[in-house]
Amino acid sequence: MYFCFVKEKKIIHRSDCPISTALDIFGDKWSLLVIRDMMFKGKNTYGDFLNSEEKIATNILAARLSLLGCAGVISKHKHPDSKAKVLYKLTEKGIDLIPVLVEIIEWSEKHHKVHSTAKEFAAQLRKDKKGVIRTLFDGLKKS
Amino acid sequence: MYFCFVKEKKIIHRSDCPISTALDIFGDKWSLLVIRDMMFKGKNTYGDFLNSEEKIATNILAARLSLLGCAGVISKHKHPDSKAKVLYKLTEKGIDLIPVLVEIIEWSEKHHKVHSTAKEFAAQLRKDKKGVIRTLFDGLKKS
DNA sequence: TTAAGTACTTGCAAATTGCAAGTGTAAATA
DNA sequence: TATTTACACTTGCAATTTGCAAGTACTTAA
Repeated sequence: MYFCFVKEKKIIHRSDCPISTALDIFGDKWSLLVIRDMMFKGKNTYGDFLNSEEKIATNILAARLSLLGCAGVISKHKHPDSKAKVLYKLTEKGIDLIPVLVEIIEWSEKHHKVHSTAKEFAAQLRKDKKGVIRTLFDGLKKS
Repeated sequence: MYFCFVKEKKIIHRSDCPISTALDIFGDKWSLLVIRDMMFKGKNTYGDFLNSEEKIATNILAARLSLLGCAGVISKHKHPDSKAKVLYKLTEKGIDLIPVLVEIIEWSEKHHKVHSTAKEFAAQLRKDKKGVIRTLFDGLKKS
């Protein structure tokens, strides 16, 4: 059971290039952080996303959730705990972004200073990337 | 032989999360398109990038080239053909973005309408992703 | 010597972002 | 039952960024 995103913000695609099309959806400083929170941290409410380390503004978060919803990357659901809460979930299209996020993590870990959790995750990836990705897929699909 | 980017635009990292750090570098609608042009289309001058399908503005292009240079993703060189031209190249850090771009292409091809070249590329990936990536790496490293 | 090519910079209007403060509904508490 | 708190937003406004048009400076071709 899910309900639709009301503000049908038309996503303009600048060309039929796959990279350009992808950037038209998540080409900004915040969208992939929301997806990261859902994918790796089990976050799934507006309040969860607001509390992330990078401190997204409330209006920007609302705009990004709306756009990601229109793009079919996330969906809105009733929260089992409370009517006041909204549950956001990654759709299959959103779950399919796992390999993209994983490669970004690997690249960034190689070339920047990152927190220890990321270093450990990257070490896991070097051992068994396919396994790690499969586990992530399975965990998100069943939820 | 390469020369440095003058405008030392400090790149602010919002956290030590690898995703966030990466987005601080290329989290916008244009940077990855420039990298795409260098990676897949053999483009390497300011004019080349300007002529891309998505029509980036001249000032935005200059700003992005400068930022990518400061981040160590690209480098500036003397052009062999003309003193009027500047040759941009991907650094090793930039070349290492191949898997990220490849995964974005694969995701976008699966979920959107894209041009036929992208569809063919995605078909190649399904056959032999490792081989395709290795070929890309080799092609960029030797140039 | 003049015109065209190349890589930018500058000025300004329009759009987007970021902060602070609200709003409306639901749940918890006194 | 009344009141406060939690939650998911929206609104207003200043500051920043974008996008377009025009200009600048150096190089090359005619």
